[in-house]
Amino acid sequence: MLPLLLFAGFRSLIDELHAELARQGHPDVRPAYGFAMQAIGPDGATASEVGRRLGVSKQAAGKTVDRLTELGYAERIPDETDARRKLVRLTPHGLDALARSAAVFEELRTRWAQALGTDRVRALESDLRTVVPAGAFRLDVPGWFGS
Amino acid sequence: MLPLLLFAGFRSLIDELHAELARQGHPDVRPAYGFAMQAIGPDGATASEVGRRLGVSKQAAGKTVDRLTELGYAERIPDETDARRKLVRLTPHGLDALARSAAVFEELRTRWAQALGTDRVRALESDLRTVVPAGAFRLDVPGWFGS
DNA sequence: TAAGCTCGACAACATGGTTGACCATACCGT
DNA sequence: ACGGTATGGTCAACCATGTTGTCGAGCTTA
Repeated sequence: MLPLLLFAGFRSLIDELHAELARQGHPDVRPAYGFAMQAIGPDGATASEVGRRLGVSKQAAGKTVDRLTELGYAERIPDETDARRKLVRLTPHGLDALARSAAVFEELRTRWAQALGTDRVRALESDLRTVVPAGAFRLDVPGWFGS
Repeated sequence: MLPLLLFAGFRSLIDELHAELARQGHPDVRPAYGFAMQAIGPDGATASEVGRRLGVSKQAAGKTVDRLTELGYAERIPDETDARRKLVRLTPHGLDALARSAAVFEELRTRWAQALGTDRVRALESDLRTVVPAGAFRLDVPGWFGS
C-alpha cells in the first residue's frame, strides 16, 4: 500500500490546490497546465526548453503552450537576439496563478503540520529525499503514464 | 516541494516495479495495465465493475481489457448465470504478473526500510494515512490527469 | 407481462502524446 | 567568408486513451 499512499498524498494536495485555485479566480487551471506553468517559470523559457523540462517533445510542449496562450496564461514573444526563438512568458494572469499556487501549497503544508506536527512533516520530507533517486525529481508528471 | 517529493516517491516505486517486472518476463506491463489488473483482481470482475473501480467509463475499461487480452494477461469468459455479463479473468500469465508485483513492492519496501529504518517507514505510512482523506485512497490513478 | 435497469458493444469525437519532415536561423571550424 | 551542423518552431499524420451517445440483449421487479 505504500505506493498508493504516496500517490494519495500527492493527489490530495494537487486536488485541493486546484479546488482552491478555482475559488481564487483560476477555474481552468488543470494539473497539467499547472506543471507546464511551473516549467515555464517566472522568467519564461522557449517551447523546446519547456519540453525538456517536462520530459516531452517540443511539439507537445508547443501544443500545451498554445493551450495556455488561449487561456490567457502565457504569451509568445519573439526573441530579439535570436530570430529562431520565441520566448514563452507567463502573462500577469499566469504569474498570479503561479504565486497563488505557491501560497496554497504553503498553506496545505501548514495544515499537514498541524495534523502531524512540524517535525513529522520535516521527517517525511527528509526521508523521501533520502529514498528518492535524484533522477526521479522531475517535473514531467503529465504524460508519465504511457512510458 | 512536498507534492513533488510524494510524487517522486510514488513514481520511483512504480518505475522500479516495472523495470523489475520487465526483467522477470513481463516487459509489456505498463503502469496503467498494472492498475487495471489490480482492479480485476484474482477473482475477476466484469468490465463495468473494473470501470467503476478505476474511476473511468465502462467503455474505457472495456478498451483496457481488450488491450490486456491482446497481451495475454486477461480473458473474457461468458457468465453462465447471466447472459449479458462476461467475466474478465486474469490468465495465469496475468496472475503471475500480479503476484510478482506484490513481491517486488514488498522488496522495495524492505529496501526503504534498510535506508530509513523500519520505524521511519512505518511512521511515513501512518502519517500519510492520517493526512490523506479517505476518498483519495482509490485505484483510479490513470486518467486522473484530465479532470 | 411490461417497465426499467444493467451489460457489453459500436461509433463519433476530444485530448494530448508521438515521429517525421521541413525551413529559417545561429554557431563553429576550416 | 563560408559551408556543415545543430537548434527552434511548425505542420501533418498517427496513436493511445479517455469521453458521450446509442443500441440490442437480457435480467429484475412491480
